[in-house]
Amino acid sequence: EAYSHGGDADVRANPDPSTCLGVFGLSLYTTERDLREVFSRYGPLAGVNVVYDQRTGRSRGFAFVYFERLEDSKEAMERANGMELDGRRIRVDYSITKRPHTPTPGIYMGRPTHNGGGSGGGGGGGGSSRRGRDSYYDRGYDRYDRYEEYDYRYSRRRSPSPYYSRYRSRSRSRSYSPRRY
DNA sequence: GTTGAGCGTT
Repeated sequence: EAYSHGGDADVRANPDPSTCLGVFGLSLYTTERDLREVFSRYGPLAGVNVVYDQRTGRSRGFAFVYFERLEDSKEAMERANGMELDGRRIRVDYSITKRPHTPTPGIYMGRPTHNGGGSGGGGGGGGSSRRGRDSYYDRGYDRYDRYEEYDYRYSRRRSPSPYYSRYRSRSRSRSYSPRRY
């Protein structure tokens, strides 16, 4: 039985080819520079984005790499997938999302506080002035508001010293293993 | 070297 039941699990399993690659399983210490170093071997990049935790400011272990040309992106996907980078086997796939979320756009954009109840449930829409809002940016936007159930109990008592003079001096500049295929 | 899983609101 193949995955023929549709749904977005399908999209996650088989994302369409795109110049935007998602890179997952990264080490916390892999920087955009490192990624640039690796992925630029397959072609010119349009950008690299490591996703950082909003509170801690550290990497969340995944990133997005934008290529300028689709064929380079394809090659990078093929070759860099499974590659070891900073001690981690990274996974590279076409991204299913293209951009970060829109920050506070001024329109509602939240989940409906109640659905089902009434008829004509459009009430909460709030009459946004623009209808044609970026339709294709919305892929997978629902369901990710779960990230709010993070561990907020970190900041209980001790406040972490802002002077974490932790020198990350270690020359980990090229700790990935360059492979020749 | 705090880590998973993991698709983004610096």
